[in-house]
Amino acid sequence: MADASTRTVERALLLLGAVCDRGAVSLADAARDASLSASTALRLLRTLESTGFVRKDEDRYRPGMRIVQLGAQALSHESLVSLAGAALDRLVEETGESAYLNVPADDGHGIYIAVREGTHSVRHTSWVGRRIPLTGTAAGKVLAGEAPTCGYVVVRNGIEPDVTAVAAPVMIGDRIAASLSVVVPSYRISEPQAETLGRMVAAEALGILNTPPSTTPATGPGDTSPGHITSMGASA
Amino acid sequence: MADASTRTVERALLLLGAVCDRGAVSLADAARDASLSASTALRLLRTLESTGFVRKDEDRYRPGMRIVQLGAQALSHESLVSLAGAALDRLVEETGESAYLNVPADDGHGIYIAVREGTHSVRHTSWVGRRIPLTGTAAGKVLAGEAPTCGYVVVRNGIEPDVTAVAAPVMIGDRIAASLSVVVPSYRISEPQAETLGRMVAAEALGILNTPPSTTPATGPGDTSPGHITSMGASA
DNA sequence: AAAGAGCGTTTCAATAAGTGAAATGCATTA
DNA sequence: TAATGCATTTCACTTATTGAAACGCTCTTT
Repeated sequence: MADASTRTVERALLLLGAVCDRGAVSLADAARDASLSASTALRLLRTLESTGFVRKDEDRYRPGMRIVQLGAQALSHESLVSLAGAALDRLVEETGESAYLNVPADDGHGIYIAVREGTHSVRHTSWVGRRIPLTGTAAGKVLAGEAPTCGYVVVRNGIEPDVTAVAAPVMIGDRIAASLSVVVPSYRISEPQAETLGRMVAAEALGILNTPPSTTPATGPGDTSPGHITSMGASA
Repeated sequence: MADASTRTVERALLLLGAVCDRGAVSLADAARDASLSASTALRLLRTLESTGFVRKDEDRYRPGMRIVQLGAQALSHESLVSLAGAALDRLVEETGESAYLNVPADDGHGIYIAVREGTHSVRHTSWVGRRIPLTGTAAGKVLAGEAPTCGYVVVRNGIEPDVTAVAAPVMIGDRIAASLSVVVPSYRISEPQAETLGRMVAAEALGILNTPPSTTPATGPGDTSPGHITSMGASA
């Protein structure tokens, strides 16, 4: 059982991914992306089109309604947590600090839905289910849509004294789905370092919903995702 | 060109739909849903699994991360408008009143992103892009997460005098994506009628992200979706 | 305990079904 | 005008999909 995979289906799903990644793509581009002949790509895209997974819009293929529907059904806090897991792990590994994922709650607050404790003996600690206000916290500001164009928020010694929180939004379409953040004891991080960390968190937040979990499924486990974030020297 | 469709891919997508619709499904159930033999369903589901579109969780197949990612990328106001189009049309057709779709804006307000004018000569009117406050309006209350368990909100003579607004949330996973509403001149609708309308709007709002656009693609145009909403007698 | 039912899984021969090169017509560009 | 690139169609080749059958397994029933 070397591979129990159906090539045709794999190719069709590859095309579907190409269409969604690019947003709008011509047949030729899609075929190139998936390394398929034009005729094969055409046939498969037509299948995807007839099932509503893509739609054709003036010689360009775009994501269809079906993919939105299925994605919407599958989207949940649980799936967000799963998707963010790798990013959280990477943040902890590269900074040694605690990393968190927050979503808006019903009552104008935010709640922690995923936690990764840092590795430093002195570290920030929180727990899943904890509520945070939308003002005075980095994650809260992000959830409130107050993230500036740089893509991240830094709050030094806000509601929680002595800690610096760095948060970035996880966007889903044009809506804020969650806030990814790293919280550091303030004495351990300078302002420039906080900016570097901000860029790192923002990049990870972006990647959560944009980078496929594994581009090449054949490549077994143990492969880190490409495009590694430059490690920040988190020294005292 | 009777059908330029790839059967294998169609079947795989059918299975994907079955998994997402049911949330968690056994191989045998998925095979039954898609009218496939167990061995074929197994092979296709494994392909979907290896590409991340479904995941296997203790003998049950569940939606995978890939579908969430692609759906998230494809989700936009534009796609919401497309998806809600049929529901809006149906509401207008069955009630004669104006129907709207609202989403939260950045500034704690809501905005109209889709409009269908009613057919009565005396009707409520609004326009795409118009802002509404989150308090004092039915759509606003829905967007603020204040919809009661019955699934809809009725506001009689709120911010806008002389009109009755009925709104229901369009849920995406566990989050409110939009508000679907019908606005009626108050003199034309009694309170019991408003409740009936509320159930109708709630049902349509639910269906926006849960009913496939067309279950059988082969069935040409001109077919109304099954499960018709009982028409309400919107007489004076 | 034994028999039965249902499930997930594997195997395998039959052939249905997908494949890609080549050709076509149509734009756009040089 | 010639050339390039694209979307599309056709078609012979054969690859890759298919489903029945068989197996081991776990429950449930008798």
